[in-house]
Amino acid sequence: MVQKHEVSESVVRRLPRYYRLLQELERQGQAHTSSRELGKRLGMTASQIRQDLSCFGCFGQQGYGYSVTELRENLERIMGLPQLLPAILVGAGNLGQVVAENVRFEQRGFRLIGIFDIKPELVGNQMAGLEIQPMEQLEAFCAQQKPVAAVLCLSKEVAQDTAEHLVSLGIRGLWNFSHCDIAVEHAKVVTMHLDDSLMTLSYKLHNL
Amino acid sequence: MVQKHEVSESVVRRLPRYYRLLQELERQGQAHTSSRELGKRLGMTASQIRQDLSCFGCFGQQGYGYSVTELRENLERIMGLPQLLPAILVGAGNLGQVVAENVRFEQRGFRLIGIFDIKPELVGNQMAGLEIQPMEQLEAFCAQQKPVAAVLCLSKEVAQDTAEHLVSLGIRGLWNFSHCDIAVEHAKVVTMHLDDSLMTLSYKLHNL
DNA sequence: TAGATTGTTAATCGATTAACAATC
DNA sequence: TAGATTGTTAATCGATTAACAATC
Repeated sequence: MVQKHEVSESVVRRLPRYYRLLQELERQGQAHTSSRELGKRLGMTASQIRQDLSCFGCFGQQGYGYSVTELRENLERIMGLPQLLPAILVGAGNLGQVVAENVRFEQRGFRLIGIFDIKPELVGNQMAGLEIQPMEQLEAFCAQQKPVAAVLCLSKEVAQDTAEHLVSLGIRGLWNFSHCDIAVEHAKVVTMHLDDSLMTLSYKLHNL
Repeated sequence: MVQKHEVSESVVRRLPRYYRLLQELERQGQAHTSSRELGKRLGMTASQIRQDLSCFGCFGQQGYGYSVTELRENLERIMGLPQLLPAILVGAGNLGQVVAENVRFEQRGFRLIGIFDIKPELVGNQMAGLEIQPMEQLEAFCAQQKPVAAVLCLSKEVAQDTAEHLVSLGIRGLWNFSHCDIAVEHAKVVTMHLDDSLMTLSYKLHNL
């Protein structure tokens, strides 16, 4: 079965959690599982897990449950992880460096192929096995290497403009670490809002 | 009006967005606004904004709208930002360093008062104006300084155990950067799931 | 005053949960 | 076979949107 309708954002956000749990079960050598067990481990209903998975196909067997490895592989395929999409990182400051060197891009569906920064003093430095390039080379690089995603580690002042520029160069996905929202046409944006996240923690601590 | 019912997670997650927009309008010198304008700027319905705000009180005037400054101040108060909660950071590696030095804790309701790491070679180094302390001092420090929140920048192997330990020392809020879920009783956890976020971007790029 | 906009109630929509026939 | 568990349909629940009286 192929997706009938658009899969809801709520479902998409749960896929990585399922995937991580399946990986863990697999590491522990468990061969099969059930929606009941998965639900218990994740603190959600078995029903929701079956409902979510059914957006993408039939991966289980009645009376038996799911093969851990098979379901893990299916989730991997559903999220597109086996095909590594070429990505660049823009903004090689402290934050950019940590992201470049600590995120396991190749396990998450991407390959980091270029790093760019506007500061001349950073250009030429090595980072995550790549040489930081000046922004002037961005256009030629994109034309040649055709990256489809970009990690944005910029100040909020330049994030929106840079994002638009990147989209005009063919970028179709933005992973945004800048402290602002970004709105662009013809591209998907996923924002890591550190500030917002911390404020929700503050709210929760004041409203226990 | 005080909160009648528990405010839903969806509403809580939107508060920081409202707050950021109000700050921006204020910086631009705009004196008042309306749910219609806010909705337009944020890509949501005016109705939702009024509904959300009404969880916390009546901040507008019929026929006029909202005072930008007043509403910003109210959101600040609702999220508890004016009262800085003492917080510590555990795990002073690359990630911990970037978080300590780049996050504006004091504008987000917290004051970073201690940094801890298990590695002897990091202990004694300065970070974000604080000296990194050994884990052995954690207990005494908590007893004395009574931090209520902790930023976790640990490997997923030790994150859960450390979290439980911190809660036993009085920590009531965890901002979790470890690459795993954390489940603890008697504390609120807000997790920054970089990996999950990147995988959802992969999914979206494969399902345009 | 007339126009605008609130806060709130009612209607709609979508997501979660429960139930169950199919079947391994 | 009997017990277990799926995938799916139906019921419930909650969140979003629309409508509107109140009123600045």
